[in-house]
Amino acid sequence: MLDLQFVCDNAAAVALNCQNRGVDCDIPAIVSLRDKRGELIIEGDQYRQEQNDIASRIPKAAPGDRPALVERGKELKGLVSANKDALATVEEQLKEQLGRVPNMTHPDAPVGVEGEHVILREVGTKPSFSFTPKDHVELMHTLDLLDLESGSRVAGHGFYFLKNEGVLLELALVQYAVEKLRQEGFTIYTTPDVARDDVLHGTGYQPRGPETQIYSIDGTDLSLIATAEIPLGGMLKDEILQVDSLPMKVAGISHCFRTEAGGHGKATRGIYRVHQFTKVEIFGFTAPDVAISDAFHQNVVRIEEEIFQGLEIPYRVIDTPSGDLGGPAYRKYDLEAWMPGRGDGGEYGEVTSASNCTDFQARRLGIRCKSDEWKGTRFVHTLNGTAVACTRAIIAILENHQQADGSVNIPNALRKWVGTDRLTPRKA
RNA sequence: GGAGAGAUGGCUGAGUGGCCGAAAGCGCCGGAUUGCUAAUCCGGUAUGUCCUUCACAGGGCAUCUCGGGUUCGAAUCCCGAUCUCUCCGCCA
Repeated sequence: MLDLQFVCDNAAAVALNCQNRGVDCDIPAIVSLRDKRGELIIEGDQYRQEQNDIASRIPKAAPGDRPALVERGKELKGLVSANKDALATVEEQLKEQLGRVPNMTHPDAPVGVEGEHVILREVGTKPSFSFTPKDHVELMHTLDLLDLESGSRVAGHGFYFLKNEGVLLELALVQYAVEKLRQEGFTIYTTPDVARDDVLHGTGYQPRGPETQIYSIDGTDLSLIATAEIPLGGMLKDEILQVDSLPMKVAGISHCFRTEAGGHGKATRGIYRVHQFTKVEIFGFTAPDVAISDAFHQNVVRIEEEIFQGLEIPYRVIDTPSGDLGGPAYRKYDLEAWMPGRGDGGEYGEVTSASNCTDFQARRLGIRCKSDEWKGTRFVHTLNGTAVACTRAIIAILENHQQADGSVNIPNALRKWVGTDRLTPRKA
């Protein structure tokens, strides 16, 4: 959520930003609702002032004067109540409108619609095969790492069982990411896999809508988390931090649940797009200064890149265009890993994303900080990024490191946890 | 799952309808004093929001977990929610 005052003071810039991001917002309506809200607040305060005045005079008033005062008090009670209702209506409308306004955008982020991204760099060498590379579905079948049929039987399409070394690979990736993040000074957590709706909203997710990506639990205000970003951001909800304690670097291991409503297509083969996966997520709270959060953002991307370099997987880094940014993001970088079995002759597939949300999430979550340098409190900046999303990392590992005989070499970085340097076929 | 207790300012903790934005202590800030990294004394010390003001500042309103209700008036009474703690049960 943006600051109301900021939106009203910079209405033209905000409207332009909405346009660049392809989001339909009525900024003039927000300004007029803000004005209406101000009038109602003043009116209500005046009624309450009189109310307080009368209440304090009654005990001291001569008995004959009391009935008139009580009468006026009753009248005021009605006025205050009506004012409160009117204000609540306006605030609800305001919240609705303001809630749709996305974060402002980094001046260097590319302006454009989905797909008009900027490729910042390509790293690593794509493997060249003397044979036709298999895709991960085929590899996982012959290596006996995956059971999609059982997944469907138990939970429906989009669910799966990992099996044998498939399990070890997932655990190894988690270990690998956790080790890396601890070296980088992150405090690691396992998080709840569910969160309250207000935490979802605070982090910018929309539970219970018709097009929601979120599974919610009927009869409760809980939803399954789509990413550990949600509980990690929520863990400091309504807290006031000392600015010296920032940046706060945390990371979480969680399951992620996504309905993927309307997500059927060719990209859904195998475990590329699934309803549940395991992910290690990076999260940071920084001082409210764009230079500081920008630097942290670069650092998150650096860590993500080092993780994929360690897995010996070629990738490219994408600067996401304005039209493709989620509401809370000020800027977002994606890592796309090379997946030789994807599409026709290989394609890049998204494996991580790293977003700087500036104070957009913090404002709604009420996460503030204070300092001797300024009066009052300010909203911190929050950032999040994927360390490892297991299913997609597994795809990239298997497809890039496959051999002519159908075996797959395990990247050196994972061997100590997988317990072998090579996976060999079990099935035809 | 059952039974009980609780939630007050940076912290501890008083307060059972108007004199309470809230005692006291601690902490913190300023000052006084004292020849020993201490003690004592005096004063100050919440936040949000709106309005006035160039500004200094002043004023209104709100806030005793949150949301409703009763009342002319609620930290205080009633209802609901959330969270915390204790005991019992159950359980990986």
